[in-house]
Amino acid sequence: MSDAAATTTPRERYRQQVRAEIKARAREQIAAAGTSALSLNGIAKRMGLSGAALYRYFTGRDELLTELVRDAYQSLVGSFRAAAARNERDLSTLAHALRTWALDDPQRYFLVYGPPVPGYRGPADVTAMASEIMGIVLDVCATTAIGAGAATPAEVRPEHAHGAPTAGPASASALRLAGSFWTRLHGVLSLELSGHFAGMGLDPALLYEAELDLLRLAERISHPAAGPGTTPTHR
Amino acid sequence: MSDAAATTTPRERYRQQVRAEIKARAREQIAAAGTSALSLNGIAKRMGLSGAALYRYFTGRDELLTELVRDAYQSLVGSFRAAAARNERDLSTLAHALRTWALDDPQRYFLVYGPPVPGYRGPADVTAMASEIMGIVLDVCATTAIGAGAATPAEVRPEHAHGAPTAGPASASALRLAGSFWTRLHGVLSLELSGHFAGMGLDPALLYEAELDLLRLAERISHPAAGPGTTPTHR
DNA sequence: TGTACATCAGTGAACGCGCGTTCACTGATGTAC
DNA sequence: TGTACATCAGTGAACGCGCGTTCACTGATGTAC
Repeated sequence: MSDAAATTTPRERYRQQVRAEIKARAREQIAAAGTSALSLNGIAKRMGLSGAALYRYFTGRDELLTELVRDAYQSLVGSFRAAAARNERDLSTLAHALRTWALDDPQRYFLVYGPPVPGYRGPADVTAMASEIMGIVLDVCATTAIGAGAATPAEVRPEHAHGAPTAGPASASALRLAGSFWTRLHGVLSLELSGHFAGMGLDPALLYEAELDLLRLAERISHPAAGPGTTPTHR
Repeated sequence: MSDAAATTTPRERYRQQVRAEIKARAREQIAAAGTSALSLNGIAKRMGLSGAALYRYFTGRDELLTELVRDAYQSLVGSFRAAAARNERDLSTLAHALRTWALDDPQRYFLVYGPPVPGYRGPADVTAMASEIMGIVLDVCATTAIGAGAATPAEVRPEHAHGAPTAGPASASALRLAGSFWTRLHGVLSLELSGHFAGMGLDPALLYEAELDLLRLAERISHPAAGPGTTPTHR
């Protein structure tokens, strides 16, 4: 409590407020003209400040951009954690969390899943968040794929809880399921957000649901006995 | 023949050569630092020309960029036409053509399927090519989904042949199949090309094949009698 | 074959612009005695 | 409560840069007679 109060000195509060506004204007710029249109001078002008003032809040353009990427990852991690907590081990909950997050701010989606700047390597904590996202997906897939009563997810992927990189011995069927889950959802989302469904008679929302359904269907039918000694029951 | 010779006057040949080199250098720039790094002055410098010289070949940066997008679409249309001619009515052939095309030049892929510049609307012929691409996919899906002996694709989508926009009465099952086909493949490709499979133990090539297989499986199982009076036979 | 003319590729200087970033500074806000 | 000092937000001028684009021009290549 005293710690929280210490970081909430009036000056510091103001600082955070201005930082937040800078980021808000930055997101506006990106939404209006794409990531490459991000400009410190442009932001300053919109805020009625001189360009130099922003250097009190960010060391430069790169730090601001990295911060936006970090925020984007963080919000998805938050959504996923909340979804997992709300309804543990359900792929559909996760899928809807992803879709809501993506549609809520398309440019934020592209910040995370769009084409990478060829040379650029994100900072370590961003990489860690990417791993955590996949970790949550894999955990849910592990229980869904193998079925209740088999190995617990903790046994399958013990490294995830400590935030270690996702390279552990996830079961093959869980990996398969996660791969299908992840690519199908992103397939719909990336085409939808890029406007590639415009002309044709497809409703992205319905397609998203359909892909999710087909995922469960294929899983049930093609790998009914994925885990050794596992009942093929679908929960 | 005399026509072809007329467009191949030595001056014109040289012109096309230089235009081609400009575009080649442009693609290099994009591959190295992303689309926003495209710069006429940069290209000119690499070619040992003054920046102004490029205005003999393109009216400006926008035209060059549009031309690159056009080329990208054209190459995909070409791949698809060739694939359809080589092995008519086979989804797998189309899928491999798409994957080969995408991996052959990732930045070209993003030029077509990447995040759109928010305000930008492509020229009419690009839109037409996008429609033709989807038309080919829909044609193949129409025969695959309904099965041999049902309505011919020409009956199902008569507008496609004349290059009209894809808004016609494609059968529901064909649309469904095309939607799944298209989103799944792009899901794998976009995540792969964005480097989002790096850490985890997934082979994009295998995943691509797996999704293609599951597509056929789900189609066979969940819609065995999609067309009225159609044999559920899978060809 | 030679001369006169038109075409056109490419130059180099110049334009205005917005960018990221630095620096010495002013003035307001908070802190210590 | 008042004074002396430190902190820090923000200014404005300046830096060098690369950008897209224009313009009047030179010089080489092709064409017509």
